[in-house]
Amino acid sequence: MRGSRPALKQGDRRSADRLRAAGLRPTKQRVALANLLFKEEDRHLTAETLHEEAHKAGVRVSLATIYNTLHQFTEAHLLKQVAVDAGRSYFDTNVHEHQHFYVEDEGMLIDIPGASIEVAGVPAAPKGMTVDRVDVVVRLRRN
Amino acid sequence: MRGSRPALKQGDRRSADRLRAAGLRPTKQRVALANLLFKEEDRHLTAETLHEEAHKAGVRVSLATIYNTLHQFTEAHLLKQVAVDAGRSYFDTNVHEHQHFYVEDEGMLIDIPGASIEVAGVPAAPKGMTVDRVDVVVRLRRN
DNA sequence: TTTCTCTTTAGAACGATTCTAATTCATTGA
DNA sequence: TCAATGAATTAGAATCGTTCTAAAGAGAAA
Repeated sequence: MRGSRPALKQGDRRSADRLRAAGLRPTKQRVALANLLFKEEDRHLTAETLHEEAHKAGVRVSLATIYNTLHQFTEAHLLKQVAVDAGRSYFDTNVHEHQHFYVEDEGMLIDIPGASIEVAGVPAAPKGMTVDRVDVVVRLRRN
Repeated sequence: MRGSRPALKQGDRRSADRLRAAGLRPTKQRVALANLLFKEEDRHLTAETLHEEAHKAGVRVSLATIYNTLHQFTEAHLLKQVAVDAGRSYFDTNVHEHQHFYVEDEGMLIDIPGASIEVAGVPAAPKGMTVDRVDVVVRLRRN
């Protein structure tokens, strides 16, 4: 055997490339978190759920790093932050234009495909301001 | 003089009536807070700003009561809760259908009149769910 | 390697909110 | 008018999500 360094897994390489392309150093933690975050498309996570997921996957990351990473990924446009609930932040792995259903009682977010919703009649932004984005949240309750 | 009880001010009477109509006991604190909240139309407040405002007005109310009152008023449809920022809750005295501009950096909410914005193409709610409301937030940044 | 800088970390600190248990108040009926 | 009763208020502790701090660790380049 040629030393005990574990072989890089394919996912790791892809995540590392993605991070480098985004201008982020592919550290062990960031790669591991990227693997988890982007293993499927269109995921909605909070810091807490990601932390748990990492723990279950045997990845040891501090909560501080979870927060740092979520924010760095958001700045790098690998994630999008969604504000639906005063109390906790959701992060969405789908960075394309789209909107959400939100089930308040369960804290569950569901994607609405980008093309479906059309918002008309948005007034011009007040003087000195620019529209950053238009968020639509369709709030649901269970029958 | 007929005793030292202070005369009811007109605003107090109107607030008390409004509270009774909403099924809430018109206590001293609730009347005082209603006076502040509804002295003008279309206000956006957080627990903290209302607490300060009460303090400045010489009304002594605990923060716990501020929170209780805001939630009770919201349940009674005297207020509407607006979720634009994970971190703090805004309460809107305009309970009619309308949407908001939100200036992230300043934490400032601005009403968009109810009639201006039109949202089309909202998909049917998933099975077993009902649409509660559709919130549109136009996020602004200063140039 | 060594060096330099960036990253990660544990734990403290923080801000918003909720909880708790004791006190005070509003309402009702005698 | 008063006492009784249930509701509302309160201070302060507790909790929750998040950010900060300062120290230790790790990646990159020479």
